[in-house]
Amino acid sequence: MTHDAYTPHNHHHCIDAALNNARSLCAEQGARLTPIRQRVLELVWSSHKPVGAYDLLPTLAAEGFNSAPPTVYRALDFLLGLGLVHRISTLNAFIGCSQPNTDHASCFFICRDCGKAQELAASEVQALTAQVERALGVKVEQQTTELTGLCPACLEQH
Amino acid sequence: MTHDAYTPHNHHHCIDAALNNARSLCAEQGARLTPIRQRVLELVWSSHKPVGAYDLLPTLAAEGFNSAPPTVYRALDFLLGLGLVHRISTLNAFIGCSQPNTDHASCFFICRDCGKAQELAASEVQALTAQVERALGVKVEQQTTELTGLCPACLEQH
DNA sequence: CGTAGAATTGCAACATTATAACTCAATCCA
DNA sequence: TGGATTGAGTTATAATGTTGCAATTCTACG
Repeated sequence: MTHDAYTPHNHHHCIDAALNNARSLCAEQGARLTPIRQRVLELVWSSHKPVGAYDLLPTLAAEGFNSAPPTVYRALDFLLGLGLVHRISTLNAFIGCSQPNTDHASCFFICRDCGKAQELAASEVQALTAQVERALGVKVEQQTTELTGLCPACLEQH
Repeated sequence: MTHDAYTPHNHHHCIDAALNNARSLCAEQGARLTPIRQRVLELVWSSHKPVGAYDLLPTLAAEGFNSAPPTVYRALDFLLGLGLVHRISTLNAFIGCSQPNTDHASCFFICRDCGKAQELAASEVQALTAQVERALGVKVEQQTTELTGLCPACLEQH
């Protein structure tokens, strides 16, 4: 990773990278990145902040897309299925996945002040999974972790 | 911990322990464990499965309590505030806290087959927090972790 | 080509989860 | 006692997410 959500950067690169990821993943899987799906992905990636499904509707409507809830939820479900976005359950919101080719864990740190979220590296969460499997004798299939607190920039301002 | 959610046990002990915890915590904090709050806590503890707020309404109604949504949400908010229950965001549900006197992390393993949830020990999650704080330079204030998979009993049946 | 089957989208209604606003009653405490 | 605070009742509504079905578009195959 060349930067994280809390480091200033040219955000167009993030969007471009996400779209390229999506295109190659869809090609690989024979899935169709239709206009509405691509646009939803772009909108989700328009910031590093989790975005609610209903927040997308006005923009889609203004751009001439159908904007009923099922439309946006179907696009999000499609992107979730490919691992291109994650759902942040504690916020009922969605965010782009920065590591769509690796595991399916959905692990984020979310700044409570600026709202930006940063996906955690796999190495940071695998140890927990392994330890829980050992301690409880269970098989972990899916991991959701949502840490909240203050990011470096917001820490400075306090 | 003498047992976990996946080990057969006399569940009355769990409920009794939860109520005792609640009573002493309320006494300590000068908070009032009113009938409806106590009943909601009992109902949440009636199994080791996360329970939805709306699932509680019929039972409360049958017992003569007011059963409009605000009533149950207020009771749950009270219990959440004292750390006596946790919210499972991925399920929009609530579950009793087995360690109300320690930290405020809300970390669970949830069996996708039988639905029972087991709170994780603090030691199992603190390492992740520490590692994220180091890696990102952030300050973690709150942790939510929801692992899904198969518990020991359900593993055997597959 | 052209058509059958599959995938996608449009659309309307509805389900679920949670909160707001205002009132009245109970409790606390000086 | 009496004023302040907290809790509960009530109604309405907001926010989030889903179902079901018809219409359309795409794709693959003969």
